Amino acid sequence: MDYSNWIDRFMGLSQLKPELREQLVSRSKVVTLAPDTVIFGPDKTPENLLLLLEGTVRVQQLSEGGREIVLYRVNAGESCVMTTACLLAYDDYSAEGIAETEVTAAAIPRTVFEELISTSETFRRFVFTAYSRRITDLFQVIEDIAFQRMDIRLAQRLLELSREGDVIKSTHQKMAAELGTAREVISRQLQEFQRREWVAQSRGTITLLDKTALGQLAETAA
Amino acid sequence: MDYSNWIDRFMGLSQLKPELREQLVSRSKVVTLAPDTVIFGPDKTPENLLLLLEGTVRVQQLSEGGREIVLYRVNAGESCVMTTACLLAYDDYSAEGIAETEVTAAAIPRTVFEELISTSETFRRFVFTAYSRRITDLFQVIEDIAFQRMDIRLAQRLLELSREGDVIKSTHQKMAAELGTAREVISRQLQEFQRREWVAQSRGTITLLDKTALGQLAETAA
DNA sequence: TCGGTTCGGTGACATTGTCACCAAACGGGT
DNA sequence: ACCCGTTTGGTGACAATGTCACCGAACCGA
Repeated sequence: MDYSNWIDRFMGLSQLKPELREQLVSRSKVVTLAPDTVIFGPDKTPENLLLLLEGTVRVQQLSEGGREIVLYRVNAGESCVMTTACLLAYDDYSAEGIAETEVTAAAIPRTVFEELISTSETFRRFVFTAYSRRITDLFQVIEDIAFQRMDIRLAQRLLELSREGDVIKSTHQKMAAELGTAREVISRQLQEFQRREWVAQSRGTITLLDKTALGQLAETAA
Repeated sequence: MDYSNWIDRFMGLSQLKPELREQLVSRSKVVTLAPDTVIFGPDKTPENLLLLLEGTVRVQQLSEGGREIVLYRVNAGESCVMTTACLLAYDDYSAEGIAETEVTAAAIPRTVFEELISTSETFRRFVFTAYSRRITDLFQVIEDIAFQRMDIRLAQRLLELSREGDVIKSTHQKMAAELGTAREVISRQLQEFQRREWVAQSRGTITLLDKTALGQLAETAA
């Protein structure tokens, strides 16, 4: 795969002036990360800003009691704002970012990042837009957790996780971490979905049989 | 009150070069907002970045079902990042920011904001730090909503809201909106606190009688 | 094949959310 | 002062979700 023109994959950067594009490409490098690589976390500060070209990064919150909840995912074509945050503010986070698949990303060193931020209106807008989009995403997450029924949230998440194909490789425990609930709750909900023949289950996999029905339930949100 | 040197109230800006300080002070203006002023919201885009000098801004999420949840508060000495987000990214938010008290703030026009961002490393760091602090705040909010018991969250919030004095002017309905729960839940919890003589209640007010005990409960979080 | 580990199922119970009410307190108008 | 509509808070029944303790089946490496 040729990533020499990776900038074109980012809508917000297409307007970047030619000389800055060249700067950005020449002074950053394309890296590949194995699945399950920890990109940032309580004990790991990243040294580069990552712009994702392929794969997805899962950002999740770890709580004291060992519980987890998935906050959001960074997809190809997006920047991982938490790496920005880590680069700029020296706080410690209880959240961590993990490569969910193999990840290909443009890694931008801090110095280049700072330089572009000060030079380019376009780049600045790109970064700030990513930030505010994340914040509004988080607002939505909060609303869902606080007010949405679990069956609806589960149906939504199942559909999201089955973008390609109808089979989800995940355990009940992991689905519970997706939604910040307990495994038992997921088991019961999935049993109910199974009873209605919307899904089929086997150890470690969930197969969606009736996406339409799940979609209707998910739409009940409105 | 003399606000001519308001910049000194912001830690992150104290390093700002003298000529930029002057720029910032001369090209922004100090405004006063009445309590309950809507600063930003679904139908209201602010035209200035606000740096709070006095008072607090409450940022809350409105859901379809008319339910509310307080996301965070912006206090004196902090910047309201959502106004930044509104200035830079043209999304529509379901969250709104409301002056909870009378608010005095330095209002920085977009042009000045953009100029300073491109000019000053210090100012950039100030803004980014505010952003990432908000994001980590939201992570904490999510963790609390998802995993924390209601009585603990209520005790924590009561203590937060009683910084000055032991009397909180708030209805059960408003406390429910603070924590994103139902009024009945708050009523029952407060009755329990009352039974233990930790609080006293009368219509529209909650008086904290035993902050120590409430604090101990709140600390159970760890 | 054995034995440990992971995965999912289950029932009992606690906590929280929802619904449908009700009564007391308050506030404004007369 | 009184009336009346509104706000505030209380209550019980029930549904949904979270917690706990336990179990057996499936899986996996030795």
